[in-house]
Amino acid sequence: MRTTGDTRARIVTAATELFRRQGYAATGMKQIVAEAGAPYGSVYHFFPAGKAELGEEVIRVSGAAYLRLIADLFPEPGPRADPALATAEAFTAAARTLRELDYADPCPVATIALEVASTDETLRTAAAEVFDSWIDGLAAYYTACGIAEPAARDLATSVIGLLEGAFMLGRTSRSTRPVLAAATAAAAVVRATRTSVTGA
Amino acid sequence: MRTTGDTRARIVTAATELFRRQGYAATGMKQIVAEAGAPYGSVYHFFPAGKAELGEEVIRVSGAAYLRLIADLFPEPGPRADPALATAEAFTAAARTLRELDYADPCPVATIALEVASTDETLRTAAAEVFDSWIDGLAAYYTACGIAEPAARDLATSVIGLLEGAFMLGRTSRSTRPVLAAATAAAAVVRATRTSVTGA
DNA sequence: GTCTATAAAGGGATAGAC
DNA sequence: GTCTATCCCTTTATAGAC
Repeated sequence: MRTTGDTRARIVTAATELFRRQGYAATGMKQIVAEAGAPYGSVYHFFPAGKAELGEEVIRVSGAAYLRLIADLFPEPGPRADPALATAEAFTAAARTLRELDYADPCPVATIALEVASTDETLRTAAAEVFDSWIDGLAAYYTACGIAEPAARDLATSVIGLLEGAFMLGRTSRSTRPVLAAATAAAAVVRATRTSVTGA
Repeated sequence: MRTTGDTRARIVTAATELFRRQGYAATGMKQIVAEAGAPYGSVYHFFPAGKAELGEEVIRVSGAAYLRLIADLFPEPGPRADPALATAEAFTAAARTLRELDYADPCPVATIALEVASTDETLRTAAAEVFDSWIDGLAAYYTACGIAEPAARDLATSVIGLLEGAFMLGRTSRSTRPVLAAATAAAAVVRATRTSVTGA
């Protein structure tokens, strides 16, 4: 059993939670190692390039975890699947999560993405690839439901965007209502896209 | 002519632009006064409570400016107004703005809102009131188009959320496509709400 | 590979001359 | 009311003992 892996993982976990709650710039390396219960030097041992390298790791690890979550929420659809209903249910589940987290950021990438979009190309690109992977995953689901490209990808983009925006409004107002309103709206967009593409 | 007002206004303007580009935590007071061409002491003369007081002023001033922008984009509708079309056009205009700003943050409140939502109640509340004012303004427009409350407010909430989320994806990917996809989606939500409420 | 001490820079805030 | 100098603290990052 190597203890090395534990320390590194604890640092990434602590950084993820702090970045979610406080953002990237407001979170210090010392706070991260304190939260992780690790000595200060460890963070530079595992991330020699410093905070930016740790930030990129956080974005990629969280992004992969959320991709798995999307895959769970939108499983391979059967022939009579209702993508609008599945989408609405994912949003109502997200609203529950938001409340359970006491309105801490349910998306670990959103705050960092806005903070660094104009100032750090490496982190911006990492965040862009993560968002893209989510959109790809969701678009594949809609395609499997019979919605052809490129409509499926635009639909997936709008649904992810709507979720991120609803999280922003929900966190700020400390209310689940924006996310619940978005559930209805997202379902309407899915239905409209389906109608216009399949003519059903 | 008082020169006092100029200095204060320049500080607020500089802070607004820096917060948009770099976020709240990453922007220093010294950088703000340098950008404003003001002496360091001025910022504490006009904002004795320091950075948080300045941040609140930025949120409120920007919020009011954007409320006027919404009022311009969604003028008092005539009897044959098409709210879905007007909404889609507002999004395509927003996409143009995003590109013209070279993907700097078109929304001066979004980044700060996410950064402080869980850490500064005063700033969170200010951001919440700003978002609320935008939703109120847009809901009033949809109401004037014949969509009854509370559907109009939920619709306005979803449209604002969709715009904010699309900005996030657009900034991160340095592309207008998420905002253009959101234009189509927003129009679909407006149409669906109208149909379900008015039965038209 | 773990951990501590410290460097070098920049942060917010303040005092006080003018 | 303008402006400068400085305080004190925290930041990121590094050096080097263990």
